[in-house]
Amino acid sequence: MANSQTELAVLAVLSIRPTTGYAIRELVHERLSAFWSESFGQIYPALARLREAGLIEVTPGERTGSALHSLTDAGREHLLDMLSEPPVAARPRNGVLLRLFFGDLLGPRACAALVQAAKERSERQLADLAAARAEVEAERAADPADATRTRYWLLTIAAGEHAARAAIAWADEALAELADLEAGENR
Amino acid sequence: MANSQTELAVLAVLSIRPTTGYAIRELVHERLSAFWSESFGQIYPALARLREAGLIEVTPGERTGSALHSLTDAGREHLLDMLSEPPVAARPRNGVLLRLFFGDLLGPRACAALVQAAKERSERQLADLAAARAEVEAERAADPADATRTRYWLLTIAAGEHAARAAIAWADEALAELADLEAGENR
DNA sequence: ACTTACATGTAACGAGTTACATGATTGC
DNA sequence: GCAATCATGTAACTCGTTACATGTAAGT
Repeated sequence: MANSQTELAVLAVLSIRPTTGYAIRELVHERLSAFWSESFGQIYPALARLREAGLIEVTPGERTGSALHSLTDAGREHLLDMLSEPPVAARPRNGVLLRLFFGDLLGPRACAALVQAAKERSERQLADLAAARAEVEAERAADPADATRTRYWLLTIAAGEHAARAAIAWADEALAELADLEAGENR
Repeated sequence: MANSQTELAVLAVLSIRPTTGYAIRELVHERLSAFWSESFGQIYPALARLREAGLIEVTPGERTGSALHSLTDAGREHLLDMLSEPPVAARPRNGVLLRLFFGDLLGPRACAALVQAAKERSERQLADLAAARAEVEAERAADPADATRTRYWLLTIAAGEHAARAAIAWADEALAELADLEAGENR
């Protein structure tokens, strides 16, 4: 118990500061969405299990009555243990590439539309990451005590940027090749 | 029914040529592993459902008695319908980036080890893709009738190569930054 | 007063993995 | 004859999503 990926993520978020379940999901959505996701349906049961296991404790918030979850000493230790375990590889499932592999069934036009849509998603991703980068840098300027933490955050943003730029470069190549395939068909 | 991602993949593989469940999994492992995965526990139930729905039919193999699954007309049509639906986005879950985001908990040395390991995985991936590329090109030379199909296959290989190279470039940047963080700690 | 955001939970379902059980075929 | 590979399937389990149900707090 207290072993899942969700529990790892929840403990990690609580290491920043005690918060509500709702705010955990907020942070995951706003800061980690490029490489992580959680739903309420996972977070609340995870919080219950973690509390059960003595890894977190709950105190009612000062002004609001909402439940603030914070790490216990055991929780902090368990978090370090989990972080030290090798990351579990996500099972790959890329619907765009699956369709492209069987591309002669759909034909070059439909494939080009898929690739174009993927390219646009990556461009949006890149813009989002630029905004996130600006936010994090502003935060660093505002609170220099967080400087170390924000350097790690920027590493994850850079990873997203590299990936998005690669996806865009590939998409351009693929669109050229697909145009060529279509020209060949109509010859 | 006959709606899952697995069923799509199974139908798509059967569009190449009729085969056994075992061989479907082989092909997914050898050709699609960079962007797709299936397990026996999914494939056989999926085949049963597809047969039930009249989308595939089973004939005993000529020499071996093993079950050869082939698309029916309805199956071919359903496959085209499924391919035309927008791809479902995979939920992101990158354990390396999660650990890096909370990198000050692990410290720069442990983070560097994670990044280094990720880099090596990408390098292996790149080598595998180069091998796959050679194989596909050999196949194209051997059977020119497959030329169109292999061009689509090469598109998916190129996608993997772009992604892997981006991951390696990022890893090098990240390792430099982590070395700097470590130097800062020991100052 | 009303709407929007904050907040907590549960239940039903779907998807996928792993481990197990079983047996045929083929190469040595 | 024996090992490895090919082949098929099931059952238990884990993980995660979605939809639902419910209520509070804050802004306008």
